Amino acid sequence: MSEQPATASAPSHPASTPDEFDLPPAYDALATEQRLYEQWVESGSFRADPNPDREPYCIVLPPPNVTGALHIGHAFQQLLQDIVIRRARMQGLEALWLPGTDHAGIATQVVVERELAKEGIDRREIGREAFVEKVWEWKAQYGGRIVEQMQAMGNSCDWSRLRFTMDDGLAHAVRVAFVRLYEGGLIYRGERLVNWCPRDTTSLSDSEVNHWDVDGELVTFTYPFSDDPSHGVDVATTRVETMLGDTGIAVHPTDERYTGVIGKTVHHPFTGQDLPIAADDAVDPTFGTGAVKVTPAHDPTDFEIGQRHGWPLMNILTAQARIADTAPERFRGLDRYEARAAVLEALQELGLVKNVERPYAHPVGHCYRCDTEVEPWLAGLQWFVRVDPLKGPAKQAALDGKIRFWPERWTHAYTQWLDVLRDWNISRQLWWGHRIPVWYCPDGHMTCVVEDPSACAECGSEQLRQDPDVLDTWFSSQLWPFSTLGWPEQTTDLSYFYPTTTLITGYEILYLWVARMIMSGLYLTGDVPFHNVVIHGLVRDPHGRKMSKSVGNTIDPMDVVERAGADPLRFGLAWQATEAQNIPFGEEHVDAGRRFANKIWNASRLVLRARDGRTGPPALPDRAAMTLPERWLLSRHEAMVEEVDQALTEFHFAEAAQAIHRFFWSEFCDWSIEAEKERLYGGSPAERETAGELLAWVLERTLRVLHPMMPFVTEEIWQRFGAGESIVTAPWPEQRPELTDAEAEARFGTAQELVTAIRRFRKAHGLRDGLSLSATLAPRESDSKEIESVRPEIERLANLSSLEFGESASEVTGAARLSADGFDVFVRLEGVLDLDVERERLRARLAQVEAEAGRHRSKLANDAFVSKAPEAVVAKERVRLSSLDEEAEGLRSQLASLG
RNA sequence: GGGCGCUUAGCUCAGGGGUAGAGCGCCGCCCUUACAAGGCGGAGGUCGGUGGUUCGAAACCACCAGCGCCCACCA
Repeated sequence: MSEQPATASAPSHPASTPDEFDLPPAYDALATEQRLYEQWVESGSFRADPNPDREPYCIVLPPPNVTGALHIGHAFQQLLQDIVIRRARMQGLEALWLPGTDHAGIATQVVVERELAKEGIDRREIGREAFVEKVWEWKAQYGGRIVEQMQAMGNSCDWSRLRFTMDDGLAHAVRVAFVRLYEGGLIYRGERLVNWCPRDTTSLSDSEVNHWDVDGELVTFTYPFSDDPSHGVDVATTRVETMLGDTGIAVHPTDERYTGVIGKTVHHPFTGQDLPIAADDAVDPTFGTGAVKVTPAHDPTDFEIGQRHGWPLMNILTAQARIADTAPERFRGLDRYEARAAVLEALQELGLVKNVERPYAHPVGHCYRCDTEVEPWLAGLQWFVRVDPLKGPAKQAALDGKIRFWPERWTHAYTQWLDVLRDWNISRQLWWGHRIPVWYCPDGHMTCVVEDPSACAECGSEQLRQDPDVLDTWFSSQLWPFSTLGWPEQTTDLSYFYPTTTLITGYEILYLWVARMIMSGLYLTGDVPFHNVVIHGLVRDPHGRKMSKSVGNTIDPMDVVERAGADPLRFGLAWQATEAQNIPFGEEHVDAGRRFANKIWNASRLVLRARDGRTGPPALPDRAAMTLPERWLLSRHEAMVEEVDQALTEFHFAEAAQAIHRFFWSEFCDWSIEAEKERLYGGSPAERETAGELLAWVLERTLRVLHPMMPFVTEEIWQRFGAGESIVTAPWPEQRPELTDAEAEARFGTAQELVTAIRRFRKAHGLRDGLSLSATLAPRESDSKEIESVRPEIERLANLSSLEFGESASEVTGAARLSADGFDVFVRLEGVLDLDVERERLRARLAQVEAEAGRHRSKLANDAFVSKAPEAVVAKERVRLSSLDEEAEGLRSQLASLG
């Protein structure tokens, strides 16, 4: 119970109100959330353990980078996971949400390097060991922050299972995985061009390179023939500096322009070497001049062409992308962009440049961590994963439905990506990460083993040196769903929770991470790592722009939690969680969430008070004791529960959030509670009890349906029902189809229309809401007795002093006539009305009705429609038309009587 | 160069063969005993364009345009 004192402005309630229900009139999220979270953790509500009596439901958290703070995108992704896991828990499943963090190789190393640089420290000076030590210190300092943030948002992780990708157990899993893949022939070492980031001085996998268009230049220049310098072959390039490493010229074999020159050589103006001209299919004769300069050491296509023709690799760049000593002296030491200009100038001096097209937009690869232009580079021997044997099963798992993507369209993106996937470079020339478990002896033998070896496996030499490289971060991440559960050991956790049930993540790491988990999972564990993959969009600012610090449109989830609370943030996010690629999010959504939490709080105050001190699970009253509006409420409630249940099963979070919001605000609060006040405040004791218990029953179940999205406010209120210890482990509401009541929905629907018509009339005439009117109701087609059962509610909601039932319009004179849903309502004028206003109202309505009737009339005049449309549709049109015609007639006579 | 997504109210987006929806914003009136973080009422869309299928299209199909994303070794 909150100790909060009532605010001074709060109205005090009658003395009969029991103290425990005298809740403050505003919900205070900040005073509530932390206390409840501590309760949950203390009671072990989020713990999960293998339990043969229950089915498991397991989600592993996509581990955030250990040294980064969580942003709104994390909050969003984690919310979706929390909604799923909380619902599963309520459904009685053994629900495990396993949290953890990632060491994030490059990202973390770069951050720590930058921090050390501020202190004037270069990692190369302090050495590998000391540097890694520093990174661990960093991890210790900032790693805990993620946990705090996640807890503040209410995430129901099993914190006893927190993992880190460099934990001992996970490090062991990485080694076992490497060794098994190596022994299976799926990991090999080779020298080939790799993506190289000259800034981070490491290689990158293809997935870690982002391509975008750069304004560059296209230089066309001439290589003179060796035997006839007055003629030559023109070639085009966007990177003219690479000509320093050219070792050949290629043309297409069928290109008639060049058939005569194949086999000849051209003269390199700076190296003085003769470069052969050869025919190769890789050349596109329609591009540029149709002749290509071939730089095998600096271009992947050229590398292959060079291989085919036995041309040498001439590496002219250093690791920092400066011109190396292999190049002519005059260019050495220049960085690649300086060299580009210098080479162009030198060529121009020789009169060899034919054309410079500038700007010339062309795609260039960039490092996904630092945006530096990536260089195709020979980085020595590198380790690769052979993907061909892994692709097939990984693709099949998706096609078979063993793994389902939500939304389904991602299945195609996934399989298409697999189709063109090439071998995965897993070596990184970094210090922070899992060392490659391979050792070399002086004779060059390789020893690849799980435990550090003391001697070479081949020759027994004890002079072993471990491979200096570390593994791609994603190599350890790909093991996450099973390494966190104890793999490679066959633990009870692993056999119980694996394969995990659902993975929820963003599309930006579908290939980087998701696809690789599937490939490695199938190979190493023999099973899929998860059955469902939910791919969500990226959180953007309210106008769809990417959130970035420089634009200043970022939202820090912690700021929101500290200011408004976690529930408002959660609901605001859930409301937007559609299948769209972008999720626009701004303060207004938090506000909406805050207002909703407050609305729930206040409606609950009323309902708890209406229970009049009764506690325990609310009892559903006998159907016989219920009024028609009460049956309507149950029917609408049931529809909402079914809709939410279905939506969440299909991971349609926004739909679920909106269904609850609509039901709660409009149907429960605006209609039902307002209608029930009639019985609550004016009924007999039995009526009061029925009404109170009914509202409580509906509210209590609604809280349970809402709990996964707004855990705090629902718990805070739910505990006051005395229906159990905690809503966290309360059962998910079962469906009760017998509560569906078409008749009640139809009748109360009519009542709603009547009420709205009367309210509208009142507003149109500028009458005060507080002014009671008296009215007579006359049916046009229906039997008025059917609606008579809703009379008290209509009177209350429309503020009528009396509502009489008349047989026909002719009985009523001197009254304004309103029409709604087959009824006419005659509101007594009693001289208070402005006749001009009334005439205006009638004319406007008449025009509307006639226009609408006209549409229906022409539709019914269409023989094709009448004969081909389903009968029910035609009948509906007829009913609608006759009703409109009657209303129009009534309006006309009304106008006539007013003059 | 392939593939995918989007285009509906002022803004951000749901929906989906048979009377156009929500939140926010806007305009009125109302501090009515759960809530002014509220209530009641209202204004505001030829559902991107063109053709087609159909009795009927905003929805299904084709093409087009604009925007966005992913994949891709055309120098």
